Amino acid sequence: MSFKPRKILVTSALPYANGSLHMGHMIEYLQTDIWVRFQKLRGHDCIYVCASDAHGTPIMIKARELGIPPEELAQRFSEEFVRDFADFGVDFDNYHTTHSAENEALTVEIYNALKDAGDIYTKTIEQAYDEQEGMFLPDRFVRGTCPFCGTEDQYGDACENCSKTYSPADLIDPISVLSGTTPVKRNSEHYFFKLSEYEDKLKAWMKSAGLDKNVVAKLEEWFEAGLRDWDISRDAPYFGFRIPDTEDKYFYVWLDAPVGYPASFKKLCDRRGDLDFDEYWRPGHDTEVYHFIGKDIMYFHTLFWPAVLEGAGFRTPTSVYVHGFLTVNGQKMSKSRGTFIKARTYLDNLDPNYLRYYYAAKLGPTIEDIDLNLEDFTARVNSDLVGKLINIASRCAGFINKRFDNRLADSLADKALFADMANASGQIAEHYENREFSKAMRMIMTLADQANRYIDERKPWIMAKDEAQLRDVQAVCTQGLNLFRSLMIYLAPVLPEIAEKSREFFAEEQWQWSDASKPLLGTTIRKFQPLLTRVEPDKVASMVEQSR
RNA sequence: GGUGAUGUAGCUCAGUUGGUUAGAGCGACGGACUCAUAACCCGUAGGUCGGUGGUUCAAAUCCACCCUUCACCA
Repeated sequence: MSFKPRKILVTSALPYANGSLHMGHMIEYLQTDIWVRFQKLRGHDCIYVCASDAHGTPIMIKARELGIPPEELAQRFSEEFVRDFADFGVDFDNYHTTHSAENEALTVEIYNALKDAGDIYTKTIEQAYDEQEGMFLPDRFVRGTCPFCGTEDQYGDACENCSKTYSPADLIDPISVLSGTTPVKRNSEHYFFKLSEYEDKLKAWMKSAGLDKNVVAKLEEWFEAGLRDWDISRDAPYFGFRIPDTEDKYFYVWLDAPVGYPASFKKLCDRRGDLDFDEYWRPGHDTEVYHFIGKDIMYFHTLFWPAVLEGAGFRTPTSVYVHGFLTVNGQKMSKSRGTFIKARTYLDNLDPNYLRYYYAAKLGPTIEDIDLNLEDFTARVNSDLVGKLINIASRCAGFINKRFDNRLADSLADKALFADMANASGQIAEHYENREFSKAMRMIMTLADQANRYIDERKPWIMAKDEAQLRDVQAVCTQGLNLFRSLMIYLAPVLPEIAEKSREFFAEEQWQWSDASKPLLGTTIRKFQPLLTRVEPDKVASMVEQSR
């Protein structure tokens, strides 16, 4: 029975480089990072890539307002993202940008392949045009009165009041949000991708991808409505890649954004030299590719993207894992309530480990939203992590450190109890694999309860008063510390930093998943240092205050 | 508006194909302990499972309608 490592490539959605990361974004990066760390801990070849999404009208406009080139705006946010990710312990194998040579080359290659396959055609469409700014306006850049219910100042695509959808031309008294002038209608030639031709292939892919049932339901809904061809071009001025053989047409940002996945991987291949790009991105290999995304961008990842890959002769994703949104204290994040919390504001006040654990304790494989209840967050983290988990080490370490010269006993006091811990390995791993993090956390905490109960029953602090029972004290504390050690290995994907410190406490070189099933005996450990301090409610309050 | 989801103890959540007194963790309350970052251990209380009606011997679980919250409509 030889272990054959899986070759897995994982991505998180590319953050759009025109604003800071917030707590909602972090669900995705932490969920993905935990899953990737789990795969690595299990010994698989797992690669995690991401990039900044640098193109499109919003970035172009924002850069113009700031009086800087769009490249620079994207670059600034990219640097901010990299710092935020690093400080939250999100460990990419490569982080790139869509405004890169690799991405342009791949995007053009894909476009040409689609064109050669006859999947690209042009059509003239009518669009809102701002004469003063000299540019076509995306729907969101036109505002006016809703033609259905009469609500004023609505976006050009849908009414926030009656939620009907329409086009900017339908708005009453439309104005451009850029210049405040009335847009005119103007014709322009656009490039379309024949998505409609891919219905059968997409349905086949959907069946093979093992998607969440809610995702399948959504896809079937879209199939039922009928697939429309996709407009993949935008007119100049636009910040993006120019379409070959055109003067003033650019690829729509949503075409080159997902190409950022293989492009970032390509960059990693160039850097490392031991990876074969084609093995992961061309059909016919047993590698696995997973995209973690939020439910808002399902359309792009479960329809456009697989179809584009298929048409261009690339492999399709093994699966797409979709998560829900974040609510804070049961409601949508809100600036005025102080619950629109930026990643950096969190980091300025609180330890990232708290959030990693809290999200893990609530995440499952479905597209359901998860709630960050700040009081629950404080209570849960303090109780689970400090009160029960770390407490196991804290209450045993003193005896080993002071009474036994840091030496662990040569055998366990209760082999059966340790066997329970070891036997949980398979099920916990299965939960991680299936993204049932909340179930994994519950199992781990139940085991932590068992460990605390065991120590309570054996009462080493009483035995320690009797010289004749000192051996038992050492054995019981060795048992307790071993239970803690196994739990920390199980939690290493979620709490990598605390797992590191714990590993150093045990004076071990490295940990693998399977080490959780093998006790550490007869070795010398280090002096115990506090691994985590409690969440201070004051800090939570000041974080909220700073978010207002 | 259409479509899909969601609503279970104070809080956060589990509840497989309908089947005995609806579960967990946290919190609250009471007790015990003192090794531990006032942590840990034992115990108690707490729910007309969003509402109404229906199917059934039996419904949190199936059906209909309504209400809450949310997402998507390229």
